[in-house]
Amino acid sequence: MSASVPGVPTRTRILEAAIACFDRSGFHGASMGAICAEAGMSPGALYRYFPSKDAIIAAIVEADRERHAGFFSRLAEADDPVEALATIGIEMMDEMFAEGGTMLAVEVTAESRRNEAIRAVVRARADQCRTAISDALTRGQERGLVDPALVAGEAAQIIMAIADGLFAQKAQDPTLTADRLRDTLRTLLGRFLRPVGR
Amino acid sequence: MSASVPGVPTRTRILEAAIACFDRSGFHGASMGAICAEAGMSPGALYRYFPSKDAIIAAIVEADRERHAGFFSRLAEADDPVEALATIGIEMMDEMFAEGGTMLAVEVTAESRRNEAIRAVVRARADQCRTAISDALTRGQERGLVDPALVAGEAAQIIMAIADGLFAQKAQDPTLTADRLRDTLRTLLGRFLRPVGR
DNA sequence: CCACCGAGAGTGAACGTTCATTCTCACGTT
DNA sequence: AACGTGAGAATGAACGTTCACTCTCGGTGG
Repeated sequence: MSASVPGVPTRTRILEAAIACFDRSGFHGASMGAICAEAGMSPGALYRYFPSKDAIIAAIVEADRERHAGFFSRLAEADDPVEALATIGIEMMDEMFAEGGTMLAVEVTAESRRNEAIRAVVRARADQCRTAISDALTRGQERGLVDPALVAGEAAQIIMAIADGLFAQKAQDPTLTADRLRDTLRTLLGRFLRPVGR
Repeated sequence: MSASVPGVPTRTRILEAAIACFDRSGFHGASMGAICAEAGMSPGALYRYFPSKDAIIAAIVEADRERHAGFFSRLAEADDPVEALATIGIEMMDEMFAEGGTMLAVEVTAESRRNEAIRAVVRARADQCRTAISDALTRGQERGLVDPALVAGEAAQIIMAIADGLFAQKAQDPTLTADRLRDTLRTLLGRFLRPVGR
């Protein structure tokens, strides 16, 4: 129950409470009552800041999307896309494995299958990421750092699948740690993307 | 609404109806009423075959687990584990991408975070698959078909992540087809697993 | 200095709906 | 008559949401 801390705006407090509840019970399992209790306020007060439960979910997903986009913005400026991808990927994995970020990835994927608004946000994020990776790979191919035989768009898709897959694995087995996978992941990316002769 | 077909037992009819509803609305979004309507029967009749909604979910997940186990049983008898993994992986992807199998993978992952019974089944399946892949890789290493520098257990984990990730991608973008990914996936596995000198 | 005011944040009981589940009973077969 | 089967209305809990209201202050006229 996060009490009324002066510095934190009410809207943020609600979002944080909602994330905690969704993490515990999922989007549909968490009740507005539980979110209200977690935020330390009554339903009436909460509905002053968000018109509906769906609006809260949408706000959370949107914030998550922006955070993700931040990761990939660095890709455009990197000299070596393979090196940058590995570093960014490992950084993302570390962050997501540490806190409750895992739940969001899994829950959002499931929800995007039926919630129109969320599907739109997810689609936009996916396009954005895939384009960023694909462009970086193409540039890498021009400089001889990436195997020219690869189809950049499809390789990008697979790389995104690996990211999503790691979150799914973590969700299924919370004891999974990032340390054990770091090296193997780096090896995988290097061998997959580099020119075969090396 | 699947009517009463003589050949199909009632229990199976219920499970098929439930899968259709869950595919449409998710485990929590689909109501028992909807499942009854889809199966063409009343609640009273349905509850004669399953004691609860959770029991239906558990039965579906369990059946799915057995289907998965079938895929990996072939791995033990293969001469070349890399070749076998690629073939099995592509076969799995084709099947899952074709029908509504995608939803199950995603929904089950999300549900396993909070449903004790489902978590147990998921954990069992994951262990089973990882061991099968890991053993196959170890045998491949002994025969010089797999890079000896790889840690078999971690490589297996990453391979499973790729599979889960592909389902997540498909869930997020239903227009994604298996054809576009087949070759890239095969390339990825080969380069990841084979000894570097080739 | 103080009584009063208005505005906006917050309250929590109540509402209508939906859900999973149970109950009762009619029907067809033996 | 006795029994297994299924239909469908009934039940009670839980949900998201609303609404009439209270509380808290900073500002204002006297």
